[in-house]
Amino acid sequence: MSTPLPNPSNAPSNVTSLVDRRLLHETVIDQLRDLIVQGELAPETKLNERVLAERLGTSRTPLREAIKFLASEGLVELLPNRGAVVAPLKPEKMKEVFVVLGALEALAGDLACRNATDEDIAEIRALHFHMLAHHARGDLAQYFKYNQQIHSRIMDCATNATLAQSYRGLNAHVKRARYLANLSRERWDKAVHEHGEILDALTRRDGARLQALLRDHLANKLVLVMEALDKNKAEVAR
Amino acid sequence: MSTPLPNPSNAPSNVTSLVDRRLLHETVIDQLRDLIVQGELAPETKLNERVLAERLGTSRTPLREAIKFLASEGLVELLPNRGAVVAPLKPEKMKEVFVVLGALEALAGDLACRNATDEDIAEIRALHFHMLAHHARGDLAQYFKYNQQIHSRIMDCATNATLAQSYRGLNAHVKRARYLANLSRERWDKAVHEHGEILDALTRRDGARLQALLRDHLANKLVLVMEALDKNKAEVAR
DNA sequence: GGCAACACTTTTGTATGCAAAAATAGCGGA
DNA sequence: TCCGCTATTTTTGCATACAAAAGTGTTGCC
Repeated sequence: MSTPLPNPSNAPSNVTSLVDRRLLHETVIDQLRDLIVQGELAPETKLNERVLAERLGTSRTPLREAIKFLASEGLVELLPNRGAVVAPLKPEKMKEVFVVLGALEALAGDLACRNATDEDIAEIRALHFHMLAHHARGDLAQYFKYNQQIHSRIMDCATNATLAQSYRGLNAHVKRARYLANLSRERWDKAVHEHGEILDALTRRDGARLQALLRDHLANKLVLVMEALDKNKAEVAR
Repeated sequence: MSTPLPNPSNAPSNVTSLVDRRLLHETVIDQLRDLIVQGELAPETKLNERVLAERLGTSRTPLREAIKFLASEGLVELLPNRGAVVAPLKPEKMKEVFVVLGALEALAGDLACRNATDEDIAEIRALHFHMLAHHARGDLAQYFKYNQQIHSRIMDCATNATLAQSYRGLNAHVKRARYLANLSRERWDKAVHEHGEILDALTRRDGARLQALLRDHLANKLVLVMEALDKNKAEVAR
């Protein structure tokens, strides 16, 4: 009962007219990635092609192409002759990701200290204070948003697109864990304090120091995620 | 609990029976990646789906899935409504890749110093001497092979699959440049000497030293590749 | 002769069809 | 009742068909 209409231009109800230039399978990639990162598709969920295609309003072909793409990013796992599942959130995998991410962020910090303009740093400082505001207000979601933006900006300042791409790919895994990381106020305050030091090192363009800080920052975040994963596992078991 | 063997081990005559378990699009991914890395499909070559599918003995569907996969690895670039091309070998991109690769190899070296068994190191030493033999003989191809194996082993000793995967993805880009890097004897000797120091640091499990050595080793390699790229560009221009 | 519009060809992007593999349910026997 | 086997259904994997876009060549006009 699907409509094979070639979409008359007088029907803007269909969103595709706006996205016309974007290729369908690319939008599908983004949609699917979001579903996974936002946790709407939980880890280890089987990706039923027919159902998903219908949900995303497309056919199986672009969906399958999107799945292959995300498989390369590691967000989904391909099971020969059994389709694909959302990649599991294994603690062991998380540890691995954080180690690599630590090296990448450290590198980015070092490069940023050399390449960032004063305006770049000013903008990061502005984002930092926005973040502080949301922290003061206790708005975790907004805090996370600005937190991500700060790290993202530092990455941008490194001016290494290849580095940025690797970072994004791995960071997607971490973002997935975010929704289950219920931060204690104490931990949260500590993270905010670390961010203060990070900004400080960046301002002084102290690459070595910034590297160390970013690594520690990530290591602390790993602890949080691991606790959350363990707790989560315990809840599932119970 | 018995393994559901689909294939009586006494009948290996049909080759497909061995490959039976592999999915077609996965073999296509590997074939296509090889074609690109080996330089058989030169940078910026347009990937005509019909022609390529025929060449690889498949239809367009698995080929397109493979292209999407490799696009995520960065080996091909997608041009909306205009298909895909083999990713260009831009000097700027190479610099970026080497910087990231340097961080990843350094990390791997550090981890390897902690995690490698004595047997692991003995095996790497063995590979090292094989490499020396091929160097003495002037066999560049075999030299490269063992060279790669050594770096690959060090990566394995880090026992971080995520790290290894990121490494492989980026290393593929570097491998592409290899075929045009005509090594001077002097440079070659120097690289071999560096490998001696690398083995030494690994044996002493001196992580900090190994990190530095691997970074330098890569930096030198970058110089080679850049020279080759420039020379190549000059030849194309002429 | 040069340029633009148009028809035609080629190629890509998406949907659908079909066969094989896996999952599932139903049946029979111990 | 429980286990194992088989038939059925479902789902995946691949091929093909069709539509839209890009590319190409030709013709007509200035």
